[in-house]
Amino acid sequence: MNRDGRFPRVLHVLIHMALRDRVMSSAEIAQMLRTNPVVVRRMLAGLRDGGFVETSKGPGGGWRVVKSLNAMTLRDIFDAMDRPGINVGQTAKDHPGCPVEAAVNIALADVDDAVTEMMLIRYAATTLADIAHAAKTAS
Amino acid sequence: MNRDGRFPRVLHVLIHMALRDRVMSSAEIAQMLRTNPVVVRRMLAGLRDGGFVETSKGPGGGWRVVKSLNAMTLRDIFDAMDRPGINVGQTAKDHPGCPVEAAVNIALADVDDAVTEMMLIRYAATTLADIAHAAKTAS
DNA sequence: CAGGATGTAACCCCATCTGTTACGATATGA
DNA sequence: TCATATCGTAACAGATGGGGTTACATCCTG
Repeated sequence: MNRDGRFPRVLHVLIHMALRDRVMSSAEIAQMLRTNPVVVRRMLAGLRDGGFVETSKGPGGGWRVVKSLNAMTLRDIFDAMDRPGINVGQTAKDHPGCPVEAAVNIALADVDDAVTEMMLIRYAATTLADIAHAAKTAS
Repeated sequence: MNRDGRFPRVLHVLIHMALRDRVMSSAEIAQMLRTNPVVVRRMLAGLRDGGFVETSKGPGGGWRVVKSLNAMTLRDIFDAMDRPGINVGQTAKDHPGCPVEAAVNIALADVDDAVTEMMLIRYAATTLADIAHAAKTAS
């Protein structure tokens, strides 16, 4: 299904960038993701706005992670990316005013809210350092 | 966002059909959803295969609900529709073998699994009768 | 000032959902 | 028998969104 693959790709590349701890160009990062530099700039734009990475132009420029892996949770990144691919808010609007339609929408929204909250809590409980550690011990 | 509006629409129309308790043609149902009869047949095909509704051809034919609202949970309908719009399994496949990518995928899959399980439990705990009752008391 | 890098717009390709038309299959009833 | 109503389904167009590519302006380094 995989409607949106940005979130895992950003996490993956962000950990590598932090571990190397040096400026990396979009072209370098694009090679790691097997894609195009423009795709990288688009994916990371939100992280720059959120203060997780910084960019510099000109020769020797590129992207650098400015927070430690301990200081970045999945929730932080998720929010900085405008919650990619989140799948809530399916509501019917065929008959505004129909009480049955409204009750369906409320019932589904209740579940969506609970599920989204749980997801965010679990995202907030996981740092990129946790994932980096899991990767190191697994290899 | 609203990637898939089928689930609420099917629930909405299913409750109305059960309350009327008579055969309704695709054209009639389409009017309720402000759409096309073919869209209705597509949306309800899974429910027929799942045994929640039956169809009959020819004049006077159409769709009829064959289970009581008490006997249909959101989970039943969700499964019969092949889980429309479910948003799990976002995994990166840029570097198979990269332990960081694998750790990211595992961490996200853990959350997805927990969240999906919670959603299904809550769907299973809600019957269409619950929603119909909520609609009646609200109006 | 030349070259390398980001920022971003403008496309294309692809998948999915929605809506529409068309047509075959089938059941009803005169 | 046969016209008609209805489902079942294929085929296609439109809208939306992610992903990829090209092009170009902007900016910084040396």
